[in-house]
Amino acid sequence: MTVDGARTTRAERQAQTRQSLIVVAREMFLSDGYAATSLDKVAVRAGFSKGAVYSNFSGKEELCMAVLDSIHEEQIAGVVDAFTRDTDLDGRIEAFAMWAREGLGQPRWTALEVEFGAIARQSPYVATELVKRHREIRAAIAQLVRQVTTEAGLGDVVDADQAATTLLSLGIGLGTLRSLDHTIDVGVFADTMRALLKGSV
Amino acid sequence: MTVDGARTTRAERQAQTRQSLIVVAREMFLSDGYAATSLDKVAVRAGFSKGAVYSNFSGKEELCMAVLDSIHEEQIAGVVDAFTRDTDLDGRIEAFAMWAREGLGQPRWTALEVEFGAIARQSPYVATELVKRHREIRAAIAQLVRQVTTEAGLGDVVDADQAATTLLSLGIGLGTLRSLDHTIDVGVFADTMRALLKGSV
DNA sequence: CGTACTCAGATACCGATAGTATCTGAAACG
DNA sequence: CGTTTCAGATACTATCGGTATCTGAGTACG
Repeated sequence: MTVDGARTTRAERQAQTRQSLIVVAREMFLSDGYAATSLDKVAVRAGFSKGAVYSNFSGKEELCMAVLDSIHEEQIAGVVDAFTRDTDLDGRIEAFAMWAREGLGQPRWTALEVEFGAIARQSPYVATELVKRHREIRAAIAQLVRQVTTEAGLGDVVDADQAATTLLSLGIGLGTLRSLDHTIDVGVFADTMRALLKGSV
Repeated sequence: MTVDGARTTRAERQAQTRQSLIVVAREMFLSDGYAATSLDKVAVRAGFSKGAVYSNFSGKEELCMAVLDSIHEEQIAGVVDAFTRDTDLDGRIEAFAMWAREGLGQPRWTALEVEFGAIARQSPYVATELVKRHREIRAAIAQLVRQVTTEAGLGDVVDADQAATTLLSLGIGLGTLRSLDHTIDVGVFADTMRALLKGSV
């Protein structure tokens, strides 16, 4: 066992290595895509050899999963922030729309998300882990929708879970299209959200 | 030059080879994904060698593009059929919803679409070709929306182009999620479409 | 302290696969 | 019937994910 009082240099340094790899991998996965990013390049650009990758992750899939986790963390924080900054419905929708505009404007992450999602067909590990995370994200969105609609006095006119599914799907779809075609109008996201939250569905 | 009167056996046989490769590649791309499908296996399963692939296509990307074209053809035909079977708005929406339910229920093609889309970042060829096709599809959807809304006397309450972008994005997003998580409720597609077509946006 | 052990990371290797270069034999053509 | 052409086969290369093995600095313990 490690002496708890002293600096656990060994473990510390490994954690740092792992973090460096995640940071570099995140940059490369986002800019080049999953398939086009080789573990060797990631390792070298982080100042290590491929052995370091396999010493910290079971393989490319787990590394990418860690990268996605770090992205999701920021992404969810951004959404929550957008919703809590204002307190009235229209202000919240506007803030969320702006967040969506930023996020979907440079939608590298949705592209990575869906490219990696394709791997789930071959890998049960990726499949289960990805489904787990998607459900968490959908639940978080549904919770926000529920909060916003009740606070705005809309009662349960809106099915929060359905709204969450719609918003997440629309975000992924728009991001995917947008990553290919920059002329795609991201404004439809806010419009659809407005239509969903203001009822009539 | 070939003698036009006689059977141009040479060209005929090549066209047949090309078609066989597309059919087999389509099956394999849809069931295993783009990356997990090797050109060698495609060629062998079609009764040829890899040389036949490179003799008929510039490479894996062009082969997949041909596969996507064959899919798009069927897909568009399905949508048009769903819209023209009925003539009143609700019937059309219902028919379209049913088509969406079938298409998105087994959404292998959306997964292939987005996985292949990720390659566009590395390949200008894929990028331009894919954007071209997406715009055609969006235009086709917009045209249908326009037709339906005017025939239903809704005038230009709905922006057909925006509606097309929303529907296509939602379809891609739902298909992507659904291919990972079978519990995703595809019904939201029809709901959103109804909300879009009946105005209030 | 100093010796034995552990393990993060390096090195060397393997199998698969996209792509290239070259070859071949049958069909097309004069 | 001899020549040319070209669809498809064969052989080879480069790259990459993954595995097996090694090594040396850091840790535990007498």
